[in-house]
Amino acid sequence: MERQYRLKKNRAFQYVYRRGHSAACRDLVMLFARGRELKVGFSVSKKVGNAVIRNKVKRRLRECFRPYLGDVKTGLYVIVARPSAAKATFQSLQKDVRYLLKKQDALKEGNRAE
RNA sequence: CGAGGUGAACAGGCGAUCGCGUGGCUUCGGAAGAGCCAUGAGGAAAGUCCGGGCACCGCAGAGCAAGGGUGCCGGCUAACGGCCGGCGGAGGCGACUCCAGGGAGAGUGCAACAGAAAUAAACCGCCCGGAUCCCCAGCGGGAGCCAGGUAAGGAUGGAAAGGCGAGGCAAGAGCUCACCCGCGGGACUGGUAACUUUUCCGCGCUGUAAACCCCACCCGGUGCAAGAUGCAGGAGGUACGUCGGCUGCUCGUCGCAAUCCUCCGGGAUCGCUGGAGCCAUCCGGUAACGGAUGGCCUGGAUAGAUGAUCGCCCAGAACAGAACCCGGCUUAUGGUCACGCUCGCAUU
RNA sequence: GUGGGUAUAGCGUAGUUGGUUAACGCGUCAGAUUGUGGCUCUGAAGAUCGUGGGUUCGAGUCCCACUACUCACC
Repeated sequence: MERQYRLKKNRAFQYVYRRGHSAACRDLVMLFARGRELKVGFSVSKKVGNAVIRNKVKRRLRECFRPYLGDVKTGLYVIVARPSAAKATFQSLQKDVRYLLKKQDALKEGNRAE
């Protein structure tokens, strides 16, 4: 997942928290605010685990989101990991991401990745 | 075989597909993009407990105070509160391990409860003497009182004025003597030294300095969000003093203004990784370590790069992620190996 | 990155220069009162003083290391 698609500044995160719509499941929360460019940010707090665990969760989430980059409506996404995400497998995270994208109605019509 | 002790290296490997950071090359007028190649977390990267480098501030620089730290000896080191080797003490049957280990003979404080008494002592007891009273024919005996002597004995306590024996005494006492114990000093043996061997003299002194303190030595402050250079912007200030110049005081010194000063906050580039570096051999040293020669280049991100899936080996395996960089310490943690190390059991 | 603070009964807090039994309130339990409950009164239980070492005769207190939580600044 390339850097140009990444959400970086704290202000951008604050914007999404204020304006975005949220959808949640057991391990994840997804916020989405429509916009012109496509950027994705990940938020993993210290409650999830130590630095190694947090990095691993972020990597997995990035890998989960990568296949949908071309198939998703433009805007700012923030994915928040809950503490239970540390124990989740890659497959279950991937299922959760797809479920949340559908719930947000963010997938482009007729171009769904299966 | 079991239970230990010490030390050492390693930190899953290989292959396939997709994906990421950095550097180089090619494509291209250039950028973007694409392709290829190389490379890409640790022994603790952690905790932030110490020591430095580096940067800025103070800055010709200096002194004092305050505060903090260290504390057997010698060596190593850039330095250290670290390491190595000794000494002393403590623990363990032993291999071996652990120790903030200067000064209580400079002063102050504290030592609850118990106990007669807690750093110094006469409550009981023991003993001499005095007057009074009682018993007795008398010798004499007894009772409490007064004034002294005495630390041998007395339920305590962590600690009770060295221990034991003999002499001595009215009763006693290192009061005296022999032996032993401890402390201080001198000489001597060995050692660079801490210390130690032997001996002589003096003394018998409570413990606590991780209580205040004394002595010796060390420490200026702030930290890469340091700081430097560009870009764009906002707010405020007003003249020799009662100003300002990152800690207190004293000296010293500098500045005196709008093209300046102070403050605020946004973004970019640099700082940014080749270094007290790593590996091998030889030499010196008990060792820590040092020297010589040869070889190697080995992360540099900036919401933060190592992942996902599968196969084989295999017991699917712990603690855990660089953020300026090094040297230590401490803590967390997986299995492996070595020992001409120890103890126990069994067999020969 | 740097520098502080806190940890004591189920909960919230005391604990003064080390000294015997760690105090208080709420809560809990038992009893009394009441026809029953509450209020009230009486009594009781409940603490590895965050963990592990050390100094000391003696540690909640002093020293060291660690753990968790929390605050401040840039």
